[in-house]
Order: sequence, then structure tokens, then C-alpha cells
Amino acid sequence: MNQLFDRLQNELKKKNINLSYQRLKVLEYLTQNQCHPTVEQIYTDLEKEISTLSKTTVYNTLKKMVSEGLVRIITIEDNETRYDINTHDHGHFKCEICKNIFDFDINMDLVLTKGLERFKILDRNVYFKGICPGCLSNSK
Amino acid sequence: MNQLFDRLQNELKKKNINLSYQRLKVLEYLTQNQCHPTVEQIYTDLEKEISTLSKTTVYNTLKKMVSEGLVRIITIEDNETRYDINTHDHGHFKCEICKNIFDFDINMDLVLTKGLERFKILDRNVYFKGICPGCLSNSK
DNA sequence: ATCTATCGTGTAATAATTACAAAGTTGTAA
DNA sequence: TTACAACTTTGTAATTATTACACGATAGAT
Ligand SMILES: [Mn+2]
Ligand SMILES: [Mn+2]
Ligand SMILES: [Zn+2]
Ligand SMILES: [Zn+2]
Repeated sequence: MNQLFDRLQNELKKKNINLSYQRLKVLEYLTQNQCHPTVEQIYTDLEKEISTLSKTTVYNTLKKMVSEGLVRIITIEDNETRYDINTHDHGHFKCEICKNIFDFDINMDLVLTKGLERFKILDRNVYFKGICPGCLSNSK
Repeated sequence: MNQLFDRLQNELKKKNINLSYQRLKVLEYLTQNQCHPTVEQIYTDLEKEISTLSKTTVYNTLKKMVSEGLVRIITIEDNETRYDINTHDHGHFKCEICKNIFDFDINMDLVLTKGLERFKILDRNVYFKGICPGCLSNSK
């Protein structure tokens, strides 16, 4: 509600979108919870603070921010849509035990692909699944 | 209903799963339609031939085949689960104009990742979005 | 033929997402 | 300040995808 606000305000003003209280709160939540939350998580947590918040508003806000490129959708499981405020190219790793999702660096330019020479690539996604170090050591 | 049947029959026998008519038909469909169909597509098409087919059976069959590793789930959009009988490592490209999904070769071992040294990777997924050559030339 | 485990089907229940309309806000021009 | 248009939020209803469940059908083993 200061630096973040100003930064978002700025970025949105350029796109002629105004930063309402609800929108700010959703974006603030995503900034503070970079665990790739679902709509449900965002809504449930924010609703404690903003008792009048509607889940539809969360959907609306996220849809708008995704279409404006401020937020990215992460679909790893087919039954849960997650959101990431970090829109830089990076990979995701989902631990099948603890279900946590980890970020990792990846150089997409080095991803060698055959057969895509004539395609125009606009968006790249990489995700892995497996077991995280924590769960690996627990299982020993 | 011969070579395919025998091959699937074999593969499933090892896992103690029997190849019912419905299961055969779903697998046959996936083999002949490697366009990564949704449950809806599979059901709608097969239902013409097998009028008693239940959508639940399609779900059941796919779930079983996925858990046995004969079929792979492709989640590119958050609102549509697609299925692929090609379980070899390969990437997917979804054209945002015609919505078609294309396969492409990718050498996952060459995907350089930083920060995953201590993770056990069990499954790798790569998908891109953009515009396919056909739609690119149409738009000129 | 009988038994048992597995399979397929239909219906009902859940859950996620979207559509829509009403009410509230904001910015701005007169 | 007022007036107005554009944009937002909210709540409810509708849609859609998926799962749960129970019961009848089937296939293989004895
Ligand atoms: Mn991330
Ligand atoms: Mn494929
Ligand atoms: Zn873990
Ligand atoms: Zn296309």
C-alpha cells in the first residue's frame, strides 16, 4: 500500500485500467504469496480482510490481469488453475508428495526444438513433476 | 481390431487389466486421432458407433490408462483436459488462432535447469503457444 | 453351474467457472 | 457542484467438467 501501489498504479495507468481496492488487494496477495495460489485460496484469505469481497471479483480481476500480462496462469494439474505474478520465463516443479510448487530457472532459448521453425512462439511453459528434496529426505 | 488389439491386449495383460470393447474403442480412437481430443470429443464420436456408451466409461477408461502409463494428460488450457496416446517425451504447441495442437520433438535432457539438482524428476512437460504456419500465412 | 472380481452404465452430487443484471464508483466535462 | 458515461463490484443463477455411487452385466476361475 505504497511502493507496490505506486508501481502497480503506474503500470496500470498506461493500460487505462484503474487500480481499485479489490484489484490492489488481489495483486498484493499474489506478490506476498508467490506459491501460485488458486482462486479459492486467494478468495478465502482475502475475504477475512474484505468481508464484502465477491469471488467473482477475484475471477474478474485475475482474468483482466492475465489478459494485460501482469499475471500468468499456471496449469499443472488439470483440475486446478493457479496464478503467478512472476511473469518472467521460468519453470515450475510440482512435488507429488507435499504438492508444493517450486520455481526454477530455465533458459528457454536453449530449449532445442525440432519442427517449430515456421511457428511464431508467443508463450513458453515448462513444468516438471516429481519429489522435492524435503519429501525425498523424509521418505528415507 | 487386430494388430492394435493384439498389441494393447499384450500390454494390458502384463498389468492384469482386461481389454473390454469400450476400452479398446477408446484406445483405438486415441490412436487414430492423435489431435489430443477431450473427453467430450471422444465420447461424442464414439457414441455414434456405440450407442450405449456412457461418458463415465470414457472417464474411467482414461483415468485407468493414464494411471497405467498408456495415455498421457495434456493440460494447456486450464479449462480443457486433453489426452494423448503418445507417451514419449515431446512438446506441444497450441495455435491461438485455429486452436490446433501440434507435437514437436524436444530433447528434455538438454533442457538446462538451475536449482533442481536435488529434486527427483518423474515427469517433464513443455508446451508453447503462438501461431501456426498455416494461420500465419492466412493472416497476410 | 457357481462364484467372485471386475467393468459399464445412469443418475445424482460436487466443484469450478461464467453469464448476467443490478447497484455502486470514478472521472470528467459543463 | 452537478450530470453523465464508463467502469467495477457484487450476488445469483446457469453452465460445464468431473466424480461418487449403486446396481446390473460380464468374464474368468473352480
Ligand atoms: Mn512461478
Ligand atoms: Mn502429443
Ligand atoms: Zn515435497
Ligand atoms: Zn493455426
